[in-house]
Amino acid sequence: MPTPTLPVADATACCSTVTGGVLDADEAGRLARMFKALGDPTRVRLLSLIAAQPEREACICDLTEPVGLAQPTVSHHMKQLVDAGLVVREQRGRWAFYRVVDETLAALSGALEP
Amino acid sequence: MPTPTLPVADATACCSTVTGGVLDADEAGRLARMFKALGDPTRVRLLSLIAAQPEREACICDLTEPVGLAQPTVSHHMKQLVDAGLVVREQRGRWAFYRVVDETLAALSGALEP
DNA sequence: TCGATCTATCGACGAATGTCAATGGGTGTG
DNA sequence: CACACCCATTGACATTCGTCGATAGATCGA
Repeated sequence: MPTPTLPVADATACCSTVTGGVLDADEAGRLARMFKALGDPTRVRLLSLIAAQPEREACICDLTEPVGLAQPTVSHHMKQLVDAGLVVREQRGRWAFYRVVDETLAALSGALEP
Repeated sequence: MPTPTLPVADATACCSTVTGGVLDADEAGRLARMFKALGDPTRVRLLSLIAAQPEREACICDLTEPVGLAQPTVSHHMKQLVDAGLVVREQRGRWAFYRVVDETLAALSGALEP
């Protein structure tokens, strides 16, 4: 079977379920790192804002006003989401577009299923 | 009894998905509080340890040695999990037994499904 | 009643986090 | 080229967090 090459942070390959046996420190750490990125109301909001955009992508300028925070703060939060593998960043001209990584969400969702 | 911090309101009642429309501050806050409880490797590990016990429940004394932390620290983490609604506590004699709340996990899992 | 056991709380500490104003680095436009 | 625009980085600050030792509270057994 062909194994497609995937990003390092790929979540589809990393996660057993939380309730499906004792997790070793590595797996617990990977999961916790992703959940931590979701552990801030602003970042949860940002995710939902991006997903709700017409093309399911958004630039920083689309997000600053809705969350009511300064531009550097939004940029900082987006970096957290990127590092966690929850969104990807693509530079297009002057704008940085962000898209939700559905595979990561699905993997986290699966890790929580009993 | 003073009940220091309110548990997160019934997780089964917060049904919006993260990608299913813009979340208002309240919903984002509720979700973030629960995800934050999962945002620490030790707590993820604790959850999996409890779920892996023979009766799917554990006391602090069962958990201290596996995670390699001091008893007050484990107790502190368990409080976080209880406050987030991820775990329930039941006092039986000298022991405090903790059980994973499958409904909360299922609700969070559902909130992440695309 | 006394002592042992299990757990929660307190006080303290360094580390991490969320936020902003100011600044710097690219990118397109005049 | 010079300027406006979008974004990331830096430095600073107050707050929260994770951890521990010491201690207090509750429960059971002798």
